[in-house]
Amino acid sequence: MPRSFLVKKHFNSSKKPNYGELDRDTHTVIFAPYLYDSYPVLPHADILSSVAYNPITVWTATGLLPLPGDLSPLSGYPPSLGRVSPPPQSDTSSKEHSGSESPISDEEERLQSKLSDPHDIEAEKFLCTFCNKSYSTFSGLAKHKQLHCEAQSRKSFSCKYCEKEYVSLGALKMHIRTHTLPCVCKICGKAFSRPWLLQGHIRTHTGEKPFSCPHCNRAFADRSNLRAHLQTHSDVKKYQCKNCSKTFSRMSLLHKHEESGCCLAQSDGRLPLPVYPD
DNA sequence: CTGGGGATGGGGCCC
DNA sequence: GGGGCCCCATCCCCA
Repeated sequence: MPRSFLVKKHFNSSKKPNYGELDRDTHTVIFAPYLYDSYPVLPHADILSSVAYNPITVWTATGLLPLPGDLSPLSGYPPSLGRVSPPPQSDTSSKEHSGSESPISDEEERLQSKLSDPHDIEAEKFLCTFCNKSYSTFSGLAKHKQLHCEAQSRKSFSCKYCEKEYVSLGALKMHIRTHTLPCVCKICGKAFSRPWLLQGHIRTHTGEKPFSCPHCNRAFADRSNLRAHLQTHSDVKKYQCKNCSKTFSRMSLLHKHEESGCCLAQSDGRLPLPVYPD
């Protein structure tokens, strides 16, 4: 298992994916692993450790196989992609709000009981365009849309291997590559999620170092490592300790510095902002 | 303990 | 939509 594979920590990251948007809807997500049981599980190559992901299932040389229904978003999906579950029925949708302190649960229940009456023509006055659920009052429909239906319509595409969600199918496919690891090194068999990661890895075999330092004769196989190296030539390092103003070339060094006790007074867990020299 | 190199990860952006 | 690339982050190892 790669070191940081699937364990990326965003808590201290200055460049976090915007999961906040997704997290808001987390309470409506239903993870049902059994949904995936029907998909083929291929034996994984030896290149992955025993704890690596065995269910490498849907990746081919040309990319992902046509998405099964479980990869479709929970809602707000193109109709051709199918869905995880049928549209919320009137009885279940009201139950989703019941049991909570939601102020609309009672009203929805009352509306549902009205809706269940086929003779109550008033109940079909206001129709939700998302789920075709009808309401007798505009306010009932508005509350439904605000608290239930439209919230789900913003739902994203859920990964079947983990709990991550994405707002686009493309982003989800990209993420799934981190599970399927379709790019395999022909030399050592190590697998990577993207071709350029494999390219970088191959350089460790060939010794190629295309990134040269303009200040010294060192060269690097990876641009990021060159960038980190360039910091060693700078008098003013990029990352500064808020407590002692000492600067560091890397965030990790600043972290080590903090953990060593300099910044114990800073107990809120927040990182000092990196200092970017002009 | 500190600083630095090496390797690798993921999301975002652009074409 | 996919590939390539950029950028940032992290971990391990070593001097």
